[in-house]
Amino acid sequence: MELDERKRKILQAVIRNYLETGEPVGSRTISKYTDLNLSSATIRNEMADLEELGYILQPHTSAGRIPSDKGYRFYVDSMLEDKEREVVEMKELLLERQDKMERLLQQVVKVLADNTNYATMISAPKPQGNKVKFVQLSQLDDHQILAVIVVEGNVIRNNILEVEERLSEETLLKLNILLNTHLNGLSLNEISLGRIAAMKQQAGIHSDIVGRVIDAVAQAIQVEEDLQIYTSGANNIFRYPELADHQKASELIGTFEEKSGLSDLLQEAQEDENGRGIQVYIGSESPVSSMRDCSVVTATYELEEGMRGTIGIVGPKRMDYDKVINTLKNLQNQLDELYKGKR
Amino acid sequence: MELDERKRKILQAVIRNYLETGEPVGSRTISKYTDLNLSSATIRNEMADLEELGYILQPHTSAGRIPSDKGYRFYVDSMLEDKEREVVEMKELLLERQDKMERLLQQVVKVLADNTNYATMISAPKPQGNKVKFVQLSQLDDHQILAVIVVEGNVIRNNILEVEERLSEETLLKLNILLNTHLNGLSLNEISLGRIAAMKQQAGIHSDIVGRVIDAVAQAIQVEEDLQIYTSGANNIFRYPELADHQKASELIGTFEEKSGLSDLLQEAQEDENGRGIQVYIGSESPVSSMRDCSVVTATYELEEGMRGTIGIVGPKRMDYDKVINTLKNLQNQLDELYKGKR
DNA sequence: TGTTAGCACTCGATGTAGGGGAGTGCTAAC
DNA sequence: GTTAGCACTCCCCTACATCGAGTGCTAACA
Repeated sequence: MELDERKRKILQAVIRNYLETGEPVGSRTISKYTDLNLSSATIRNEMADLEELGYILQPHTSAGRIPSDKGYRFYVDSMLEDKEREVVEMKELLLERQDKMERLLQQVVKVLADNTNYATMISAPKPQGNKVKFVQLSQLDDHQILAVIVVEGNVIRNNILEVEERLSEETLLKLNILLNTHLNGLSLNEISLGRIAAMKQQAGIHSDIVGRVIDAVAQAIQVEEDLQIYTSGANNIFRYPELADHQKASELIGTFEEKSGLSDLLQEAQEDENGRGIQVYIGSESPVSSMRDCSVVTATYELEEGMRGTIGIVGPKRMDYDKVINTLKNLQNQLDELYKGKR
Repeated sequence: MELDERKRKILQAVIRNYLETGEPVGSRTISKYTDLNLSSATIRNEMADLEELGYILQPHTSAGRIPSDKGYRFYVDSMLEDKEREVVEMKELLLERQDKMERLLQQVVKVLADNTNYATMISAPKPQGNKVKFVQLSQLDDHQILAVIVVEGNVIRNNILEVEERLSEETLLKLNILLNTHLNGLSLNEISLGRIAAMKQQAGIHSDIVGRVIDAVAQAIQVEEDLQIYTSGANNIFRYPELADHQKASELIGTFEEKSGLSDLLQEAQEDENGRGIQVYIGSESPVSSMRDCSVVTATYELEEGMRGTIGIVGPKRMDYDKVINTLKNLQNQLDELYKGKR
């Protein structure tokens, strides 16, 4: 059964009211607040229908109604449709330009958390290519060689290798040329055992060093796999009583500190991404079990060519979806500007 | 007034009992538990004295006694004296060797949190010298130069510089020699403006690149100033009701997420360090206000020559000081082994 | 047929009273 | 100096009554 106009209005009114107050809303409240001019009794009948349809539910017999996950879903979907046409116009978030990526991301989540009063997270932009761009060995001191590995997207990894004795300048030069000619432009899958064997052969007595460099290269590419996550405002969850009891709070805080769960969530959001760049997970829709009483809104952003990351906002199911989505769109724009301004 | 032997025994018994149970302890309990063979009435008299002296206090008139900060301080101090002579013998913590420092530290706090059920943190080892060890420029592509800067203690920083056009091999070589001969072994204070001017002059038309590299060097040394902090088990605070109410929990979690407060605390602990390498801050002794209901135990460790960091454990004032201190000493030993095994 | 007023009912929240118990301080006797 | 005894205090738990918001149902109304 489809919702008729009146039911939709009532449902929206229930949800809006609940978003504001966090308390179950009764028929009398709706009767007064909406411009429907219906008595509370009529509203009650409609609400009984809406409950049967699964959009709202009663915490206990003689209480008002609160939205179910299905109800929230309806609300968010209809709101997103409106948003499509709407021009986002909001006060700017105060982002200062930062030279260090790390600082920038840390700042983004901080600003976002302060502005929304929810918990926020961001995954560092990740290059999709992951090809080796440049390798360089340098003698650090008598027993250490520094291996610098640059991956496409200018992700840089350093490794220090212990060696028995100092290598001569020319040996180092030869090894550098050898490594670069063989490895540049290759992705992890393209570095075959055959190629490695060939390189080792050419390296002669220094084949063990080549082996260790290749290990380092493999690690450099792979380490990037587990995304870096920055978070802020995890303690905002205490603002919302429905999330703040010990059990739930502990799980949530754990998830935020552990970060691996967040990583999965953000990655999935990025894959689910449906073009408009905004995703909403309500309650159990989220893959992270500790967030079953939360809603998560995510946005994908792009910083440099092909370097994509995801921002996430975690709050109670009764979060201010409107504001959150606007803020995220705004942020997407700003990060975009930042990218354009860079080149 | 000094505490006589009997008062000391009673005070210790009160504290031990309270550490175990978390409940105020009454005179009857002490009378039964200790080997003093005193009636509860006698104990009561002594406890009244102890309260007057400020070592214990009553939550309310007809309740047992709990230790005051002063009482805890007495307990910890006398325990530390005993520890001096005692050989630490504990089950090993399961630390696997890690090549990445970051992973190692993350693992340390995780293991520590799992073993103690308290919140843990660690500051990355920080070199005190901060001298430039090695600088290298490499051409990345037509418009980018990679500057690798290695600071003493093998802290590595990478910076990418944008340039107008590709430099020739020999120019690059010349610049590298120039930079290294002038900068190696110098600390931030020793890099004078005069020296910079001399270098720029020698660099000729590439003086701007030299300038930017020097900026990068300065940043590399300075960025290390704000220590890196890793934490784990912040949600353990929910295990202790006296820390778990919304207000306190929120502040504590915020401190753990923000990290700057922790940084100050660990830094101070490192400076306060009195030779035995263990520091205990009880309640308001800690410089961090959100920890006024906590105790913090810290230990300084040394990984490589002169690279020192600090580990911290945060729990309720009634934490198991004995176990925590033992665990930390144990960890210190293991990290020491790790260091020795490395060379 | 849809809407509304009226009413009995439900159930959580809040307040109050009372018993139980752990613990104390004081006094008097040993 | 130590101890037994005792009155007293105060928290905690339970039971019980009350209150009020909100419901579902029914009957009357337009």
